[in-house]
Amino acid sequence: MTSPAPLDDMFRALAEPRRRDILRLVADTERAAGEIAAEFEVSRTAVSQHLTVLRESGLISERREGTRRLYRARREALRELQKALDGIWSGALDRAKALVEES
Amino acid sequence: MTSPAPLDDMFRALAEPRRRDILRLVADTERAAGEIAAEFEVSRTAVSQHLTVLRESGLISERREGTRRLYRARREALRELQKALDGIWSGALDRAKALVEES
DNA sequence: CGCTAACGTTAGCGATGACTGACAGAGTGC
DNA sequence: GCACTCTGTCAGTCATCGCTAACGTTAGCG
Repeated sequence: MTSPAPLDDMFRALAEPRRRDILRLVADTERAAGEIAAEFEVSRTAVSQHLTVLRESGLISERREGTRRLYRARREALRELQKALDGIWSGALDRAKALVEES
Repeated sequence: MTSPAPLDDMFRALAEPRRRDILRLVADTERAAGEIAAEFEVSRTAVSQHLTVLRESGLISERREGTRRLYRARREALRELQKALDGIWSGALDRAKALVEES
């Protein structure tokens, strides 16, 4: 066991350039699924699937308002990712500490 | 412009858990390909392919010594990744550009 | 209720990716 | 030269991914 499951999903979600584009789009502003889809030239379906992946990974949050669903990037996710990157690069001391915290 | 090509490759490389494990392994210590492969239960071939992906993305550096090839994580890559993440979330790229134009 | 708008979900397809096994190459020592 | 070690490369297989098109669902309006 090296990476917690949610982090695993985040890294996988970030691998797709279009998902990073979507993430940028909802970084500052909360946007509806339709608005997001309109920004790209792929089908609404594709964007919806990307949003599902992003949401399940914890990178974005979803809020329903009537028939619309509003998405926004989660700032805590950024911190988790940065911590994960530091954990990869930094030394064995930090890794040992992380192991202790897991249990 | 969305993502520079090297960053794109880094994110894709990080998506694979095994590659992150390899990255952790060579974060502090420079290791030979064989040593790295011995840590996992997949074939040497698979590890070699992972090392190629990591090297081409710029996440690790390669140094030859006799028949051995020594790998080590590039610390500059960490900085580039953190900058990229900040750029996604806070729109720091645009703000930095504005700061440059001010001076 | 019927109708529309805004979404998500499913099935299926083509492309990409991670893996194994067999082979090739480069360096070292005899 | 020959043998041995360490490693990358190639071919092929199976799973996964991103995409489109058609269908299902939920909320609001008349």
